[in-house]
Amino acid sequence: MLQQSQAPITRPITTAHLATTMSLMSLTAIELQERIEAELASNPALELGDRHYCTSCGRPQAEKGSCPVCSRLSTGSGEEPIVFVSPREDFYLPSRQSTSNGIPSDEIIAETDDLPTYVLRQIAPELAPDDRLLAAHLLTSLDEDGLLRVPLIEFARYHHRPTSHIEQILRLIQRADPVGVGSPSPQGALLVQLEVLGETQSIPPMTDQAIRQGMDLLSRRHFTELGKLLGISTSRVKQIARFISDNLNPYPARSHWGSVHQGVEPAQDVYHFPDILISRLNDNPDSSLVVEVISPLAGMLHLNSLFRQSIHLAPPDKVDEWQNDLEQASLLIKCLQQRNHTIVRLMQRITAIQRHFILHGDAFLEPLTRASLADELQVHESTISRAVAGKAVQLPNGKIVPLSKMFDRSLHIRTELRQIIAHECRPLTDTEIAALLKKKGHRVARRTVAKYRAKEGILPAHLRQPLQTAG
DNA sequence: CTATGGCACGGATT
DNA sequence: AATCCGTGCCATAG
Repeated sequence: MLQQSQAPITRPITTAHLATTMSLMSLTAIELQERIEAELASNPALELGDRHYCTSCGRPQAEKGSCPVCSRLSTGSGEEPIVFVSPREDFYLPSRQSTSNGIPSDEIIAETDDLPTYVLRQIAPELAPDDRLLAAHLLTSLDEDGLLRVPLIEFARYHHRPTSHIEQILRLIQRADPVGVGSPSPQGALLVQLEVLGETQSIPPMTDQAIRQGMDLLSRRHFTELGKLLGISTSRVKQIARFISDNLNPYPARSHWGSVHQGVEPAQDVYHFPDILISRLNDNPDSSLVVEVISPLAGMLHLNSLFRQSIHLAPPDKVDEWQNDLEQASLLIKCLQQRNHTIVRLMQRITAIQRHFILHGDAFLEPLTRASLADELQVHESTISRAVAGKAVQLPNGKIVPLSKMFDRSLHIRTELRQIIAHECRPLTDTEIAALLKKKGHRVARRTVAKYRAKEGILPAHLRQPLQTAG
């Protein structure tokens, strides 16, 4: 309501308008940047203006005027989140690392102890300064398991380097201390570890093939089937599985693989660069949340006024084309604004509703559906779907999670489940867990408990506290 | 016999 | 219209 009257954006919606907005809506920050750059390259009516900076904090801004963060510094508390479009492009790097010469030398790195810096310290000597920045980029994109689930092509595009170059660096990373870090999947991590291990000790035959061809069977412990696939006996397979769980770790960032883990396909939860950053304005418990909707080049796009003025000078056969370029350009700008505006409104609601989740973690996730938000915001459900799909948000604690996590219907139950199992004295069966959950007010079937366990990577009861191991 | 995973169906969600 | 998720039934492993 507010926004409709104040926004210069609302005008009779044409089908082109609608189509463009829709297509922009589903793009991630990086895709958006590519899209805009392509348009800039092909459309002379579009012009890239100067970037605006906040005069007090220096933060790049989408609009001239006082920075939304600075202007709230004094009053920055309460439930109301500060949501705005931010054109910053250094979002993928911890701010400390962005010096002009790439990654600063070891003194600075040595300060912290997190995984990225730990690995970087090991491999930095072997890298050219430029490559250190790239390596840092790769390392900061690891997920919590130490896997790199971002397609390499994204880095290649971003740094304008061939993928082979990225692979070369990645290879160094993978062979550094938590061996296998930076692999694209648990499977990849195992293979790297196997390779490194093989250089110093002997490994059971067929282990490599078992991992390559039968990873999912392996993780589901379907040893008989796997044996058939590989043409070896079940006991051999068990031997291999034993070797793997003793010596290898599919999640390099975790210390040991206590859980033989989710049978789900790898492809689904790909981590992207964050499209949205959420941080706290200050350290007060009731601090406002600062939400930056990343939109590359926001506020820098204009219609090229020279082009516009000279349209009447166009050669007769080009008039239509030039006119078209102008319309195209103005359409893009308007739709971009509309897209960002919608996402801002969306995030405003989401961060208000999920404030506790954002600050305090999974257990505090509120049940939330896209449909209800669509209703509140007076937009089509599909708009919300598109706006949420494929995007990632960086939480105040630095974790990057898919935006769709905010809509997870079962997460809070799954965290309950994890707690129950963490506190159990004796392995509880699924049926018992279901009963416990019911007491806590979560009505779920026994079968569903099993699914949740799988999703959380928790072993079945009889394998959790094994009194003895077979084999 | 019990606990669990696979498969498949139906309802909800996107 | 397509997809995801919870659930019931049945086969299988221990």
